Amino acid sequence: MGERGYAATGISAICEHSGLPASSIYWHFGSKEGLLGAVMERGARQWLKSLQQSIDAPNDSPPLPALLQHGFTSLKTDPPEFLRLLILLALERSHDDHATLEAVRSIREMGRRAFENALRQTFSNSHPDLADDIARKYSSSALAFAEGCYLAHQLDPDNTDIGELGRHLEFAVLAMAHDFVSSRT
Amino acid sequence: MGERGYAATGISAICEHSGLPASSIYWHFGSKEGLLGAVMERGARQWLKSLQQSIDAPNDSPPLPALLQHGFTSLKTDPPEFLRLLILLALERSHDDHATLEAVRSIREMGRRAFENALRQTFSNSHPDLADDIARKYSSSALAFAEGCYLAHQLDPDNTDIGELGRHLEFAVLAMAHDFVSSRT
Amino acid sequence: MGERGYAATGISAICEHSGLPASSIYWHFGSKEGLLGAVMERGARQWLKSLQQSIDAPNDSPPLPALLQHGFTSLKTDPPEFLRLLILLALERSHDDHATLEAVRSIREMGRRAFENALRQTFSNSHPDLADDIARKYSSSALAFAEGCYLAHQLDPDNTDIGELGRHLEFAVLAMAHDFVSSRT
Amino acid sequence: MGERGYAATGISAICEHSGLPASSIYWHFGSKEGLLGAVMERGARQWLKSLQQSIDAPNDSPPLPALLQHGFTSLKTDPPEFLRLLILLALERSHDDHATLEAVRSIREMGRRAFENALRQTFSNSHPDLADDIARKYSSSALAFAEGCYLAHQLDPDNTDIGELGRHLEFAVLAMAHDFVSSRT
DNA sequence: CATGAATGAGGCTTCATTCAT
DNA sequence: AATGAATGAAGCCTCATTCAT
Repeated sequence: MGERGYAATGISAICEHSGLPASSIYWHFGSKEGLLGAVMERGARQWLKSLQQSIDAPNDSPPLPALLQHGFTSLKTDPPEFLRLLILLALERSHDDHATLEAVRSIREMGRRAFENALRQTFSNSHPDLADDIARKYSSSALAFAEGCYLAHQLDPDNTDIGELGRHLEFAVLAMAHDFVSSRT
Repeated sequence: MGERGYAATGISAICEHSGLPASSIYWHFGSKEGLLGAVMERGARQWLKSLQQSIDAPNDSPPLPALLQHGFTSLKTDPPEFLRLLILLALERSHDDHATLEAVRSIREMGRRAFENALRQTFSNSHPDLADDIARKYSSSALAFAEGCYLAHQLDPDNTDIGELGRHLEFAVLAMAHDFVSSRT
Repeated sequence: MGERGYAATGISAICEHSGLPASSIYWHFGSKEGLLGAVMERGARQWLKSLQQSIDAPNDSPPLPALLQHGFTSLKTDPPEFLRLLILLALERSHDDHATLEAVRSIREMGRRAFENALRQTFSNSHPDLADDIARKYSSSALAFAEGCYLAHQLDPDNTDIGELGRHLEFAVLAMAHDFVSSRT
Repeated sequence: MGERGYAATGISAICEHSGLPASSIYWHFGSKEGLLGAVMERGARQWLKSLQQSIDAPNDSPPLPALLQHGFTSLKTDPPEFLRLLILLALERSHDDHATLEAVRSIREMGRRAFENALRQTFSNSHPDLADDIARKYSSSALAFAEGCYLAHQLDPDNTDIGELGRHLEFAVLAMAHDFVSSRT
């Protein structure tokens, strides 16, 4: 489903890949949507866990570069198929899929908060009074830009230099934050 | 197709919306993929043309803000359904076809070139010797960030301030460019 | 139609081969069946004419060998696609195709008469009183055997020695005739 | 399929005759061609088996007459629809498939071998040294003639005396064989 | 006489799902 | 917990045919 989209992935294809007959899949998951839900839940749990681990890990580098480096590196080593599926589902508006949209929103919010924390920590020492404002103000844009980098990597992997995108993203976010600092000083 | 994805959009649904019988659609487009190709080409041509026109038009604002303003405004007034389709197709990896991927690549290249031109014009007066380098170096990132803004708008329209994203994007790109200028001076 | 059968030959295929649009074909022949009728009529006329010519031609060899030689040679040099179509149509019992069955019957009758004449001429000198009986008695079997040779040639051209089949057929028919003569003498 | 030809026989027609829904047929046979293959194989196996049984059965008449008698009788009592299908398929040259042609060839080879065996047994006592040569030399022609008889019966049942054709065929084959014996003695 | 466009009916096949075992 | 068999609905597409130009 992560490779072809929900509609284009037939139960029979899943059977061929898993070796199980369709009836077994239905015994386990109840329906095609049930299977999707299970896959999504497992994918989300795994991905978020790995993300949290790497964030919690003791880290020498500054928070924002650390976050970006981890995120962008994982795109190459352990591509989160789950993310692809999530975006696909959100874009495939089956116009009645409240649950999926809610999941997308909450996961994006987690991502945004990761940027928020990274930004706050980055400026908590140098500008303790502005750190909160900076974090709140630019986290959404940072997330959006990061998603753009991910998307570019998906759309045209051969012509996308994901490393440079990451460096540009880091510089851009910090530049915006510094500009904010200047404007308030 | 732009709303539900390629696979999930049946010919019969298209017939109901268009009022034409399926056989007429097949006479015109040959196949479901043919229809997709035609839709993509027309959508891309129209959107890019309108974008170009608004940039070429006698304009008070500088090129990059003009490009961003028009692009991001059109997301609200005349949402380019074809863009969503483009992303969906690229993520739906049923591409034994290869033609679709090629279309995606060429359309993205057009978008990148729009940013390249805007950047070059922006710096052609102040730094004629660096304008080309700037345009080449940052156009890809600018495109990627812009796609991220679009994606954010698609994934969670209610919590996405597209106007602010645009302003941040403009600032970010210019900041990177100015940094490049400083490093070369 | 002679290659694929009536049902398997679409109007569109005929259009591609002829370069004409379907509507032109309908202007000329009225319907798919009309086209079939025209093709059959022309094919029958041509094939029968060529057969008649070769029979009428002054001929040194005895009548039966001459008939067989001409018929079997034409299978290789000028394969009567028309015959294929005729047999196909007769076997494809569209269960309401009186005209086709009638055509088959009349053409087979012509073939049988060719054998009848050849046999009569063969024995008209040596056994003038029995020639008619021989001709009448064995012409049907001769035709059936000959059709079998044709069919074998169609079913498995590579493993079918059409020349030998012809020689065997000639011998077989003459052997039956001679046996008949013996039994009456 | 045996009545109308492969292309003219729709899956829906088969459904009506069998009472099964189309999807069940596809579960069993995979495709229309798969169904064809199964039908052909079963038809051929049954018919040839019954033929072989009646030949192997303790039999008063000599082998060749037994073969012919049983074969030609079965044309009337238990008409082998699969034979008509076989011929139709061979004449319908849609054979990019190649598998069908191979089936045709192997089934004809079985038939030829039946004649070969019958001929060998017929002459194994009287001319043990020539029986093999005779069997090899005339089996193909015997098969071809027999097919012609079958075809004649199909094309024009009313005017075809299948019994007489069988007697003539038997005499013809034996006459050729005896001629061969004479020439070698 | 030619042609581009159109169309309802039906083509073969796959879909997601169920059920008895 | 597994599986072979079954099925109505729907999938994409081609059919033979018509008609205005």
